[in-house]
Amino acid sequence: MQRPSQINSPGSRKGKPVSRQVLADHVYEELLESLMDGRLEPGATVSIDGTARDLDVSPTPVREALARLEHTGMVRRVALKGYRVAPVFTREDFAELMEARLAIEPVNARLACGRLTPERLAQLEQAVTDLRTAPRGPSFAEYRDYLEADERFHRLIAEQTGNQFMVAAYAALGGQVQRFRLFGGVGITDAENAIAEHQAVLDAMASGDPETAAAAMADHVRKVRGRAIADAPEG
Amino acid sequence: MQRPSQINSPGSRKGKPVSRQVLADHVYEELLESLMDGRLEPGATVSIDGTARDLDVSPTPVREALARLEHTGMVRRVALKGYRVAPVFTREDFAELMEARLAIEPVNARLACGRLTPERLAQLEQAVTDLRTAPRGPSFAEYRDYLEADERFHRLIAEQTGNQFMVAAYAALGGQVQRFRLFGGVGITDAENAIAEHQAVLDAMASGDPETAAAAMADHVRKVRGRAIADAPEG
DNA sequence: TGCCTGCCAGCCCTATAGGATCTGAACATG
DNA sequence: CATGTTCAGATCCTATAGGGCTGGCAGGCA
Repeated sequence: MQRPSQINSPGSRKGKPVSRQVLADHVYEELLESLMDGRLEPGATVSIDGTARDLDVSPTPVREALARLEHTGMVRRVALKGYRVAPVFTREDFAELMEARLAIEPVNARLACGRLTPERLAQLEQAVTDLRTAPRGPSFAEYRDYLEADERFHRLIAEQTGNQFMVAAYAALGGQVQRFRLFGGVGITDAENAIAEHQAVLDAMASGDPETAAAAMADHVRKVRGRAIADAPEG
Repeated sequence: MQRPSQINSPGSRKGKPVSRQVLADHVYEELLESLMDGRLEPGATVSIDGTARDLDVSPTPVREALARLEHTGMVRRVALKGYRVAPVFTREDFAELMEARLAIEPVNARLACGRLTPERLAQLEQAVTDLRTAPRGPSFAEYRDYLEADERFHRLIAEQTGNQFMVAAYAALGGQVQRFRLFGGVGITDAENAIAEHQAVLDAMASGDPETAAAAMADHVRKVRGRAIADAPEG
């Protein structure tokens, strides 16, 4: 999840020149929010020229932003036909994602366990604290901080392995993690349980036993899967 | 690794209009070959305008091709500074890659084991056959078929899991797998052993026991690691 | 000799224009 | 009424031009 170094207030009027930064970053954020909130329905085409007109920029930065979004799986590109919003997660997609997380994240926890520095530990604790304090509303703008803290916790563990490829493998999943929140329209409903599980993972890693840390992470992922399936309205 | 549906002969002279396809695909292939052969040294800057002049196209398709290459890890982008060729593999990078493969590929073999169809089995056998017959020269053009068959074998197993995220996780590594061949300038020196190990993995999967298949895959990855470290000229 | 300053070429980034292609509807014809 | 054709609009794709910034180099000064 790449973010620009600075975001100026949304809702700004047209013609107002955006801050001196790469416009593609701005377009990326704008499209991401539209996708997360469901304003862009699955299957709808995302016109390059049309988006450029809406955001009052030229097609060039829109093209670059869409090229990045394609690698998150949120949009798909067909040559000479344009971009379309990818279909929503099904129950099967979600099960596959959890299966993959079960294969990768406990390994990350185990590898990271032996490399815990006080600095890194503090960052993990900060992430859990942010989880507790983040607002939880129905729109992406309201729960994005929560999601960001959640994602940051798991990514920090991946980075703590010191293995760039485990980070890359996790990132291949992480971009998709955000999407499943949408697949039933439910917001953040499992915050209390999830926070406790994150704390348990953190405690296990701090204790220094790799196997316990791996088990705690596996337990967390399984419980997330269980709760999400219970919450989902239908297939 | 996305490829255009058709590739016309490389080495074509300037001015020759490329086939009716998206130019970005062509630029992507051209840059990939330059990277794999080492014509673009690690750390060198890849100028957008300069590349456009060399290939006789405008900067726009070059920009899109580089955006795709960035996600393979071969080039890195710094905002407002341009693209640079990613640094070459060190011995530590290689160890990390093998550690990650050990975490992911045995799981793939286990998951794929229960879903073997005769058609898929035939594709795997074909990959091993191609490994035996592929030429093995020092330049990328000569050993690319060997590498392609190797990569195809492992990718087929990942796809056979039926889990799109395990495929994505493997792809996060797979794009890098090819590069490590470059890190000492050594060509294909372990073909006979590697072919036998691939055959062992295939046999284990055909027998239907998931744990045996996972063990065979883990054994293969470990032995690849051992041979490569023995071959490497230095750190 | 060493250091600072102004100039200049190159590059990234964005905007704009034009050609090529696809889609969809109106229209003519059997 | 069904079907093939034409035409207009939208869209993608590429090329070209210009603004703003960075980095190197020559020349002047202590």
